[in-house]
Amino acid sequence: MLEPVTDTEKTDATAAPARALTPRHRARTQTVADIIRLGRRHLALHGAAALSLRAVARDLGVVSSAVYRYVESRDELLTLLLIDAFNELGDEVDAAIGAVPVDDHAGRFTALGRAVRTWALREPASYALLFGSPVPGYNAPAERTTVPGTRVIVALIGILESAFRAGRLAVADAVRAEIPTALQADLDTIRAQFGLTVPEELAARGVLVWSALFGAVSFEAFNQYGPDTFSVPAELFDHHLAVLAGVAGLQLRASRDDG
Amino acid sequence: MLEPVTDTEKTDATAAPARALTPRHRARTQTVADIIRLGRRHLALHGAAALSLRAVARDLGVVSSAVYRYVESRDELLTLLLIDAFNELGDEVDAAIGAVPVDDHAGRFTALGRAVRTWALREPASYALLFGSPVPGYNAPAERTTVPGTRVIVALIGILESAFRAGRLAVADAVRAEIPTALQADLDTIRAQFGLTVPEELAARGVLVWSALFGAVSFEAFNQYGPDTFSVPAELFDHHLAVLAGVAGLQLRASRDDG
DNA sequence: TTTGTAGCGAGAGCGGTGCTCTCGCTTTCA
DNA sequence: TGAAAGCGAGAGCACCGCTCTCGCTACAAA
Repeated sequence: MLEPVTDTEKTDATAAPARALTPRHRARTQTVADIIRLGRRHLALHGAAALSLRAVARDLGVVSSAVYRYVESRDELLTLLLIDAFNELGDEVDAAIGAVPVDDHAGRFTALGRAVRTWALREPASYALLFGSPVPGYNAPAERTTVPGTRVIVALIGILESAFRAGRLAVADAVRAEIPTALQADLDTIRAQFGLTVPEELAARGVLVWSALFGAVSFEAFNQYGPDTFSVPAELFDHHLAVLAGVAGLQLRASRDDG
Repeated sequence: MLEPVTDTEKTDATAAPARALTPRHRARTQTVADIIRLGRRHLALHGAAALSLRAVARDLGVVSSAVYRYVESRDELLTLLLIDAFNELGDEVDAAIGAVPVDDHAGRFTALGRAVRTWALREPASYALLFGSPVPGYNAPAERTTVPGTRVIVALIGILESAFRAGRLAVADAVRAEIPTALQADLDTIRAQFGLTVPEELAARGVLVWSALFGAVSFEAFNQYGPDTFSVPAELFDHHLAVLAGVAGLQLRASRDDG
């Protein structure tokens, strides 16, 4: 069928060389890019469920059936936007983390959390697409979305693991909890998968902090707090981040935070 | 996906126990109840975005325009289902809390969390409707949804306040965080609104625990952990609950937990 | 240079959706 | 008893995703 983005496969099918793309090829990728761009705009303006392929076609100045030359279906377009959004979020998180010294683990954690929140509030429809209720009847193809979809948690794991290896990650005694056998086994699997040295207790904390972070962001992005409950929501979020850093076991002393 | 949900006849919940109603009135409320019941089934089976008024009409054995005699619009039906779901969740949470002694605050907190999770995993479409990405173009009328929509947080506040008054709520020093001025004012407003005596620090913790709880539930309900990551997800969730109880400041010693 | 083909856009069309309006019929109520 | 209100059916509008066919055009192999 149609494979809009992977040009390697198409050139392989006809001729081996990966050099000079034909003008038609170039026009095709450009059209796909335009469709994604217009789709992003519709997503941001009217939400995911209102994303209409016909409307994108109208904006593109083309009849609706024409866009099916480039995008297999509406779900395919949704997948493209999903990957696009995942990568944008991942890029911004990586950039935010990169702006903080590697040894300031708490600072990096704060930067990660703030970056997620900032992006979510700037692109609420995209955030809803990624972390809200799944669109019914649509399941994202795992082979294309898992890699970009795991960039935030991979970054978070990197921070926590790095802090642990630097001796700056320790569980607070006040909030210790038991870890039953099955959970221990699951956590061991994860630790092996990522080559982690953090003990199970801290790994479990990391999972909690991960979900709690997105819970806090979702509450803001989805307006769950109710209208006008917090005059400066960023302050509440920063407080949550500070507490969550403690929950994760991060030592806060080195994080001299500038406004 | 899920096994077909057994019909839970909750028609009596909407019937008003007034005196001599005309047969037409009785038939009307019965029809509305049927529409809600069929809407619930469609919601559970196919999700919120696939909820079609025409499909409900077909199931009702009636032409599509006829249901507009009873339900103003599709959004109106969505609102009815929203309130219905909020109340069902609230009922189950209240029942779960009520089964635990009043002085076992940590036990009540655990019961609340487990009740939310159980309901969310049993009714994922309803949970998505309440706590997932908002349906685009649809805003729930606040005057009809705020009261049932706040039952869980009200119950949580009740538990924490009761624990504080019993001297069994104290913030753990290890994870203390600053509370800036604006946030302090917002929290004071909330405390006055609910007649709370808990200090700001604990109130802020309560908000965090609230959003973190729903973050953990959402991660499971929306499958954010990825497939087959945790063999016994309930163990992970219980661990999170235990940590969150500590974060909230609940003293865990009295919570001798039975299976 | 010629020619077959692959890609393309337009258009018609299918079945679905939310929603509106009109038309008769029936129940209710003054 | 008669007016009014409620009701279901049906037609219809504009939109949706998606399919199919029809010519046209650019390209690449012969």
